[in-house]
Amino acid sequence: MRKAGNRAGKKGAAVVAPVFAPAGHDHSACVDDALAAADAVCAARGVRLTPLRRRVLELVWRSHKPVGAYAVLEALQDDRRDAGPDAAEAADTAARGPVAPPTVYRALDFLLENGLIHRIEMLNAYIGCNQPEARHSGQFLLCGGCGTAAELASDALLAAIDAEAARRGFAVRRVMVEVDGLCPDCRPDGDGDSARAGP
Amino acid sequence: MRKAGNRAGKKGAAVVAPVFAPAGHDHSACVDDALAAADAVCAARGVRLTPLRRRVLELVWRSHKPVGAYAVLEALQDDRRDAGPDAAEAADTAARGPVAPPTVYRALDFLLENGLIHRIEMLNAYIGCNQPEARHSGQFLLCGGCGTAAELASDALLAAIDAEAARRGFAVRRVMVEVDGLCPDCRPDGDGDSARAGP
DNA sequence: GCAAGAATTGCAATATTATAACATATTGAA
DNA sequence: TTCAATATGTTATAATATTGCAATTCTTGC
Repeated sequence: MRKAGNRAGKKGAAVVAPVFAPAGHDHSACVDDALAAADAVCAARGVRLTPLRRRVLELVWRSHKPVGAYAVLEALQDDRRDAGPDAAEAADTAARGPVAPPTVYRALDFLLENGLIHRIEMLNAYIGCNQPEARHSGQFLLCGGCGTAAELASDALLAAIDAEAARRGFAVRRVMVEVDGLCPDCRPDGDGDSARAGP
Repeated sequence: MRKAGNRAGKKGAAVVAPVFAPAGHDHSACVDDALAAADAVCAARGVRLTPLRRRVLELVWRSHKPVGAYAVLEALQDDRRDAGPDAAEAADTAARGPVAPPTVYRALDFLLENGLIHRIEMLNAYIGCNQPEARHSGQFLLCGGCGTAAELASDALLAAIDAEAARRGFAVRRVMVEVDGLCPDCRPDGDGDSARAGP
């Protein structure tokens, strides 16, 4: 509790294990789809998914694990280093020079505001959103073993929250549900049951 | 998003507004009850609620607003300053000398482990727990206007989470639900309905 | 095309939150 | 009492995030 555990192993690691989801999972396609969806969403909304923002989104999507802001920062710095010190070769991605935290946080803020990523509060980290089209609440199962995250979309859950909020006259703006635990691959007893520690 | 907004106005401010709960609320009794409950719980479990830990718990309970670790730190420092430089008068509370962050974080960790407080992840802050006897999930309505927090205990909510976790073979360890919004006193339209921004 | 204004990014400094590592003191039990 | 365990003190530093201002780039209306 308190560590993203994602020191972003330099660049190029594109293949990632499935999100404790049923079958195999083509992650590079998954990322491509997410980027294409983001392009569409931003175009439709008239906001600008600049090369920098797009690159940050891609870095966040790289895995199904929440990624810390400083891991993104390092990845961006690698981008520029690899492009060579002479600005000429610098990728589309961005300009030359070192990258500072505000650059990353601003890009993340943009992506958050447009629902393209979620922030995982328990980990101070960020993860790509599955349904950027529809604004929705963030609901995540977070595996403490391997660090992967699975996004939920439970209407029952949301309904329960709305009911409680209504009872108290509370106007909901943002809902965040984070469940720490162990995914099927990481739990000692590999069966399909879910056991809880407390009530 | 990203500020506890609780700069703990020095010491002695004991009276606090109700938690967007029905009627008036005797907060000093509320704090006393919480401390008594904590004494009982710790005694029953055979763990030590030392003067320092108890004081930190009291400081966290002072309001129904989440309190940051560094606000607690400052309050502890005030305790010691006010007790006079000569250690003789130092309250039960603790020893002499300045207070450093680890002191506070260790006390908070103890209180968290024993379910006496909750950590509000969205605010990097801590708040007293209503039912320390039974270990349970954290569910909070957080008002962005006045900063107060209301703890929920919705079984439907927990059931929905358990159902999703079970479907995916995920073993739940800790559940955290945080709902940002506006309490009845802070929302522009004062009626009792709860409206949501998105789905 | 081109200037004005808005949006985006660069950049330096700093704020806020949290932990590591090791020393000292206090407590409870043999 | 003395040992071992637990709790606290102390120093330093790590990790996360923001402020404020300068420079650049993009868009829009002309």
